[in-house]
Amino acid sequence: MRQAHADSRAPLVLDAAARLFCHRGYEGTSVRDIAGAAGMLPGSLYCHFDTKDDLLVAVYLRGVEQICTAVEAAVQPLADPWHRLEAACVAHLEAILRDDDYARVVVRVRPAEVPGAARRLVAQRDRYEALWAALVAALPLPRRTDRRALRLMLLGALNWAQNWYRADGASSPRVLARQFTALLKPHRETPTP
Amino acid sequence: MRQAHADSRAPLVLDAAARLFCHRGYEGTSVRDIAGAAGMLPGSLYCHFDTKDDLLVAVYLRGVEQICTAVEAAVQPLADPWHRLEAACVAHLEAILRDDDYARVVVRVRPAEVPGAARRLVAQRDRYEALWAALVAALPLPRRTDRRALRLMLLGALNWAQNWYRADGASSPRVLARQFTALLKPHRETPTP
Amino acid sequence: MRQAHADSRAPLVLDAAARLFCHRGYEGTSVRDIAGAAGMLPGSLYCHFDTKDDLLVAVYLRGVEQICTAVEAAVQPLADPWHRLEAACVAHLEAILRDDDYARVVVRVRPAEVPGAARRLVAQRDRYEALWAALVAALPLPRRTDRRALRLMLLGALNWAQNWYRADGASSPRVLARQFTALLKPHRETPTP
Amino acid sequence: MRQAHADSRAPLVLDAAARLFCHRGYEGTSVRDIAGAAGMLPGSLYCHFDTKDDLLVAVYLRGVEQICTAVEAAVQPLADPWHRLEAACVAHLEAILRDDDYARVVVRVRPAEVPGAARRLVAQRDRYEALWAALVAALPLPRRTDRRALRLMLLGALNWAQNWYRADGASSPRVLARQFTALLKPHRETPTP
DNA sequence: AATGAATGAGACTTCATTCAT
DNA sequence: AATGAATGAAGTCTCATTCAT
Repeated sequence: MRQAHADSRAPLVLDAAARLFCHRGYEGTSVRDIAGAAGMLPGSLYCHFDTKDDLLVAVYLRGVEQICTAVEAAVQPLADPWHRLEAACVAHLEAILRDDDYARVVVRVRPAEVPGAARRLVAQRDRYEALWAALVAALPLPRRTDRRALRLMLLGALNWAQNWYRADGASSPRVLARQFTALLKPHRETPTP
Repeated sequence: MRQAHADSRAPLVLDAAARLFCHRGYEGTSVRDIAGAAGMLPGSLYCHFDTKDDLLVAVYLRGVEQICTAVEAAVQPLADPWHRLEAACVAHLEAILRDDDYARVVVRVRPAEVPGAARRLVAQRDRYEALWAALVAALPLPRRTDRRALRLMLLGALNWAQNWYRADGASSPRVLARQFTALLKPHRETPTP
Repeated sequence: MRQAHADSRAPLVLDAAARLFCHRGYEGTSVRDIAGAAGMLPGSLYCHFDTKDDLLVAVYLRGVEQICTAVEAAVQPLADPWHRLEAACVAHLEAILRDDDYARVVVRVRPAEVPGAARRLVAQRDRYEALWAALVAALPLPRRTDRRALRLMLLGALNWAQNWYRADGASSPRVLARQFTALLKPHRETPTP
Repeated sequence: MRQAHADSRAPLVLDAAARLFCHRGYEGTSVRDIAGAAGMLPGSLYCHFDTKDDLLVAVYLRGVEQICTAVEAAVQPLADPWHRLEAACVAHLEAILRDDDYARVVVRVRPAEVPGAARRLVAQRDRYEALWAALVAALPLPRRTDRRALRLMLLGALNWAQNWYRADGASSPRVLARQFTALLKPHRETPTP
């Protein structure tokens, strides 16, 4: 017995879009490309999505969902705030550097690049950043440390890694996360002149 | 005696390209747009540049030159390594956030986005990063601190600021630079539990 | 005993098509639009009509029927040929300007615009014009008046009203009909120089 | 010596557009069709016109100009108001039925059909109607004749002729004009019952 | 009777680039 | 150095229609 319509090819389209947006960017990917990768004709895409913009929003939405889930799962079993922060960095980096085309799109595609979708993309992104604000708020830090600056610095550093990271390089996401969080800890060893 | 071609409009074209690449990105800017902004017709651009890629390379090259100059000038009068690092951050942020369309292009346009120019762009970018490697090498840091990670973290955080910085916001480039470098200093005050 | 298919949604489709053809024209209306307005999906239309052309023919057919009925009903109680003509004009104008989406389509859509249906549309239209030929034939007119010219002139003037008539304007269909027929009567008052 | 750029093919494009708009309507004519008829590729049209709408406006504008010129030239040598009206009808009919693709477009294409150009088209059309208002104003007519109704009736009848006129038919534009104006004259012979 | 997905053609328009003038 | 016209490919999207379910 066949499953009725459970074999929709919409997820296939979404996967293809995520893969291409992630590798070539939004403007560098044509609707033709996506359709081709999903094994359909360009016009057929529009059975599933009204617009190329909407397709991006759908990818982005799922990207944010997945990266949120990954970070929350990584953090949940841990109690120490610095351990939690480091675990979040590991999860974030693994998602945006290796595992997950959807998550990679979230970091790769600038909302401003897609005027028709910018508002929706930013709303998603904000949702994710709230999660980091909470992680940073829990850190024991010297008085007057600017926690917002710390969050922006760390997330910026992590996201920018997409621009230079090579899978074959020395440092894995795990190592990188440890290095970055270590650099932010207040208690570091005294330098030797 | 006048220079030959002193009235060339090539610089005009370059300025227009820098402004547009910086505001709309490479793919978001058409040759028509650039020509229009420079007061010419599209075909006329090709008197000065062979391809759109070459135009980008020229902008990028000058962008790297200008940001190098700005950073070196900011650093030169100072002796203390941390002061020098902070001054470099100020100069970098001012260039890529406010002053300089050319420098902003260097951060905004991903080399991989322009296959025909990627190699040349990366070569320029590497030239600039060497400058930062020297600044970081001079810092007094605890043994076993990974200086490459520090450099990547700091530069990533600075560059990513282009994605969230608003000129009307609370923190100026100067404040931001101080905050970021402070967060990386080993000797910070003990947190209060 | 109920009619079979008493709950058919075909009339709904026809109404939707009439409304849209009348407001946006034949080429300006898509099968999707009609289906949407009838609360179905595009494919479902084809349960009731073989092609878009056929749908137009059905609308057109009913439009001619309704306008014929309206004109005949208006004329029937009257005996005087000029009164009958004026009553016919009122009925015609009310149908094509206000009341009746079906009738409006008859005037709005040019047969030549729809090659696959042109022959059938013209046949319907001719049926209606015969009615007017009879009305004009009954008029007491000077010898050698060209009655065909009179019919073409009057019907043309009436139909063209669709292009300029606004419901909120000064002249109602009733007033307009009186004015147009008055202008055609031979016995008019002598002008004052 | 060759003429510099005097051999632009823009007029060719305009002619092709006028011919096709006139025969197939605005929506029934594709940019491809026009380009093909002008011996170019579709994209090349955009050297001369920004949009399909603009192309229509250009055709329409020239159509109104030509029909104005034709009517004014026909009327100018005559003094008697009824003779002038009849001559205007002849000129109008000849333009919209036979001679002039541009003028035919003015009658054939409904402004409302082309939202992006509607305002401009109506403005042109109004310009032409003012000319007829003047012709009608000069007629010696019975008191209380509604001159606006007369103008609308006559012009409507003339324009609608496009829907039924066949060149091979009995009545030429000249004959038709005589018949229509005669039907509107107040002094007609008494009918014989 | 209706659905939802898909088709294949074709819509308007923009693009980087070329070239005779 | 600059123009203006043209190219040819490609862009996103809409269309009427089909068909298995």
